Amino acid sequence: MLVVVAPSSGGVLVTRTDDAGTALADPVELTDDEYAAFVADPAQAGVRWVWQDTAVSYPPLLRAGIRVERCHDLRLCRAILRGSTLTSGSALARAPLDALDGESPLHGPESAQTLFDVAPAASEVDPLAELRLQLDAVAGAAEPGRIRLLLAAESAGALAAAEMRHAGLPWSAERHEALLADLLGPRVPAGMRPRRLEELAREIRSALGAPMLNPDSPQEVLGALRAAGLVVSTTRSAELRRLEHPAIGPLLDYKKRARLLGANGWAWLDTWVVDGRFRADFLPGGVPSGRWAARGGGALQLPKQLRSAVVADPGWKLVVADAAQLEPRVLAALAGDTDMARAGRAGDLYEGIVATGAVPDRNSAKYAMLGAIYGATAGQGGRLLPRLARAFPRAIGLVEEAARSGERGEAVTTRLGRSSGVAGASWRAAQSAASDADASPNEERRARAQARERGRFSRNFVVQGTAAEWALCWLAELRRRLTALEPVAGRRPELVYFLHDEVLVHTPAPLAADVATAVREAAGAAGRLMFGGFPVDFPLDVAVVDDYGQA
DNA sequence: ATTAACGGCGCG
DNA sequence: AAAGCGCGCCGTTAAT
Repeated sequence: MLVVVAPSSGGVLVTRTDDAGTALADPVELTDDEYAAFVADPAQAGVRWVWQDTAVSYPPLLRAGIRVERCHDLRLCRAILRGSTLTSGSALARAPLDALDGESPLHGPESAQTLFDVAPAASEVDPLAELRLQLDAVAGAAEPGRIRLLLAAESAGALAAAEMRHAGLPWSAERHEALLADLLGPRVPAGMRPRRLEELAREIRSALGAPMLNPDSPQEVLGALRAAGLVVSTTRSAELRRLEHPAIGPLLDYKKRARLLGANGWAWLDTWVVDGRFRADFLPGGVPSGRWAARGGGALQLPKQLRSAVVADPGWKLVVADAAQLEPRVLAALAGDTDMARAGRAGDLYEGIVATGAVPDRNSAKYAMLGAIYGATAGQGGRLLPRLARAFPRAIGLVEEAARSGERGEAVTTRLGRSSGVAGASWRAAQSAASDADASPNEERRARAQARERGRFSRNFVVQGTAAEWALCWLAELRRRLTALEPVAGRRPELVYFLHDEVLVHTPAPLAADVATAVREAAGAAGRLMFGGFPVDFPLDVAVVDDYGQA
């Protein structure tokens, strides 16, 4: 059962449809209050709510204490269907751009939103007509089950993203401040250098004989290092570490601490942590590969240094789970490479590869695998790639084939049907200009480099994108299982964080063991949804802890 | 004075 | 340690 929800002048217009999007009754206009009661009605269990944008429509329901099981996010699903090679013949793929294309309107603080705040211009969209276009596109696809699963998983992800923002990541400002005081010194006003940084700056200046040096300026630092007789091309820490000079130690120390101050210092704490919660916007489908993006506070780049500030409430626990070697396992399954899948059976996939005799040690296995997925040509990864290709021709053949497609300017497609898009006009123009008889060597070299770059992108896209699909299925399955757990004193476990192949659940302590079980079961279910009976394992590392730093 | 690009670094 | 992919955000610097 589908219920299509659309904003109207007086409230909300709801229309029941069958699974093909055919209306079963006339639309009904409800006031905001009637709508809330309608959605919350237990009789609606199992309904899939169809709306333009989960990020707009769901938060008001959450604030009213209402959760929904399933939805169909028209904006996210259109983006997938428009680009997918599996639905390229559909009417939807050819439809003109409108208000439903592009990013969701950015949402500000929760309090700034009214109950049925709808994006300007988005009201021009007829959601029922759009739903039918989308369902037609799915029905016309080869193996429609795959893309249907992708749309369901993407939409479930949108629900989870809104719920995560609503719950917030439990954050101890006290612990964070203690860490800052320890590493930087007492708090200082914005724009000033804390004591520890000031001391290090003095050391650097004196070691380089540059009394006015601003250590935050790469330009000035580079100049001062060169003036001191060092041969350097950048001020990247990795390059500085190879140098021998009294200024290098304090400079590296300064950069590390300055980074903490700039990215996650007192200003960050003041801006992003409110009432013991860090709330960011998570954007499902924010990356072309289907990975999530995030806005606000660098939510997907929380430094490990700071994770001990993520603390469960009293009487609660954090269940932290991450999928081990997700991308290589996904590649094995995607390619139907039973040998590689078998290498991951016993546990650590890289050790399993060593056991086949293909490479000498775990590090070699790891870097060769990552090299295959990223397209390394040099370094350890590049050197060992041929041995990996001999041992696992199907897996390596799949990424090589994706790279060749990308180099020809074609789109590549993930397991469930997300596509990378064909090359743009300027890329094509550069390629064809370079193949002209009178092309300059420079043009040819540049075009070849661009083609290889596109090859690496495409090679990575199929693996990263399929891994993102596995993670979405995992998240969706976990969300369902968490809802099914019996609450403790009316409180339920909450998904509070998701990081590509890792989830955090904040749970009443008595449910922690059940949550850990649910996380593992969800991983197994995700593997079966994505790859059917193909014998590939997706083992997790799961920890039940009081703070994220303990995981 | 404001905006855009760059260098750098955090995460997977 | 970096290499090869994907991101967001900071302070500085160049451009407008």
